[in-house]
Amino acid sequence: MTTDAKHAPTFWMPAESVVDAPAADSEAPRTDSLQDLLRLLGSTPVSAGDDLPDLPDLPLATLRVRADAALLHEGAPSPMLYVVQSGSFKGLRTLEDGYEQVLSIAQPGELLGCEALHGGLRRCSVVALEDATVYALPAAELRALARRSPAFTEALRHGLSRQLARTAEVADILSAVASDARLSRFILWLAARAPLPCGAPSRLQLRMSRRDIASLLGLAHETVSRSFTLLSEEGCLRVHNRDIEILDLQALRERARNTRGSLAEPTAQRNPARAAARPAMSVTWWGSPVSAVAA
Amino acid sequence: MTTDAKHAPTFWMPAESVVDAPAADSEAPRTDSLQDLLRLLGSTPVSAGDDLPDLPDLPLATLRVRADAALLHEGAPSPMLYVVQSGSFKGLRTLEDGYEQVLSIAQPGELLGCEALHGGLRRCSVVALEDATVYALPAAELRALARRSPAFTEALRHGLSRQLARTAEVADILSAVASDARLSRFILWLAARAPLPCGAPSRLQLRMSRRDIASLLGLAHETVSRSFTLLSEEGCLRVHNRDIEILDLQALRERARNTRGSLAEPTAQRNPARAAARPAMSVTWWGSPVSAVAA
DNA sequence: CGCGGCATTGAAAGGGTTCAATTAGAGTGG
DNA sequence: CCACTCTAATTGAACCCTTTCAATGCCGCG
Repeated sequence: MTTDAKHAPTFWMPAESVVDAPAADSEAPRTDSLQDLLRLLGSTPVSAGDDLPDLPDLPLATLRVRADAALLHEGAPSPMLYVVQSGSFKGLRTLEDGYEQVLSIAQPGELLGCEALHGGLRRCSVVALEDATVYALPAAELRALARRSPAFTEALRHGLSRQLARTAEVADILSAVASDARLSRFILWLAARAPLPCGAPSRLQLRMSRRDIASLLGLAHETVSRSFTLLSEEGCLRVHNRDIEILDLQALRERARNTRGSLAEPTAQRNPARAAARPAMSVTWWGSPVSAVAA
Repeated sequence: MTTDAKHAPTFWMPAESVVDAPAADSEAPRTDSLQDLLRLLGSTPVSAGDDLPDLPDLPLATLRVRADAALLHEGAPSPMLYVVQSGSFKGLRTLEDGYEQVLSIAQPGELLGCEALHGGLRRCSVVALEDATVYALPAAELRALARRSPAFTEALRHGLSRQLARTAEVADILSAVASDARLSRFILWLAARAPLPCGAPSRLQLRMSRRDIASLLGLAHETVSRSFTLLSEEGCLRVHNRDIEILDLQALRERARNTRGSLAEPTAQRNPARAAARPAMSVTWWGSPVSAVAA
């Protein structure tokens, strides 16, 4: 996917001089950028050879964000929607006592700052975990784009929907009880959406500190460390600081499956009598069939 | 908002005979249903008197779901998008060992089954916590509607964006460490989006069991019970089974604020040198300004 | 009246947190 | 180039909270 995995050598320059930089480290010159954005947003590859005739020629900005730099600030108004092109981010909230609560991790293809779409304030700050690039879409232009291009509207809807699913996955991870189960789920989750499907599978580079992981998983960072060593001793992974290698995927999945076990039995119907008495659902139709207009 | 808070007296009938039922318990006859849907989706009230001239007269289905009935099934394909009109739902996943992992709570205005928008399978089952009604939007018709009505497209975008924000809030709740802090956040969260802004404020009717709450919060149900009694003894709440009364909002907020405290100090810049050396961000523009087409 | 689910409460055990000390790595400056 | 420093990461030990197991009221329903 993103071929700039090793973009370390490239230099970061002031805005004016970067304009032609992407050509150097990517096979996607400027004309592809909008297509690329749509590809990131929608899983449907816009049918390959499609030229997207309805796509207007609106300006499309790419933003480069340095590691540890903040892209969004909690509580600020939100004029922009961002789509991660490369790199990764963490979403966090800084509490009164100064504790940094990490709430999410964003990777290529994910949407940042969706509050822009309904005019809310940013719910959390977003900080780059490594040098990264994002597409920046001003809310106003976005509306204009959507009005002119059905393909874009569709892609945006796809993107939002997928982002919703991804966001819900965090709850999945946190629902594990044991610390090693949480960590296992987190690793599997990262591995599943890591931007290197080919190359060295089962290899993973964490971009965040133990503290960040701990915060996201709701654990003490010492516990995360201990869980890592536990998973190492079990032969599930090999861990060298932030470099992870998955040795036994099955075992790791097994650990992740660890649940608050067998508390709830099949749980028979609560109100079988009422259930039998009336149907579970019923439908009412509005609209076209009934053309009568009420007073 | 939803004026059918006390819809208990109304009888539930088979589909055919329900067609005219809504007129009985609501001031919104059929012509308002689409407006009502838009109001639920977007926070913008579609500028009050606006007649939405671009809204086509497509069929719009209202579904009535009985308490404990499943609206969606985990793993099933997803042809429909639902918008909660009244009542509430829980989203859950049934694990191999039979444990019911509750992952979300949906209340009026929330979207259910957004997987329909990107063709994914349902990630969790959705069960009504009480008698409820939803708008049902087939994915195909939804696309058609969007293509014909900018207002609808806009509203849908709003709805999705807000749903995204709401989903992220679950992580907020779970990020609390102490059990009573989690419960406090949950109560506050429910109270904030309870469908009775007027009437008896600070009053709250839980529609779910302790077990469900415990599952969502990642606690044992006994712990939830204990936390409830703790909050009672502290004078924060009065608890009678599933009827909650908030006595001391301030104290409750205080409890909710309880965090894994003061571990992280201000955390000075990590690489002040590098930070100074190059700008945090830089922008590249694509599109209209540059009309040259690359080879 | 007894059964089943829900909710509460008690007591013991386990796992995670906390405090504290140590090691390792990266960047700095002599 | 190496010592110095700061931070990240690991490990150890004691405490505490949550879990778990168990028993008891409570209510609706057969």
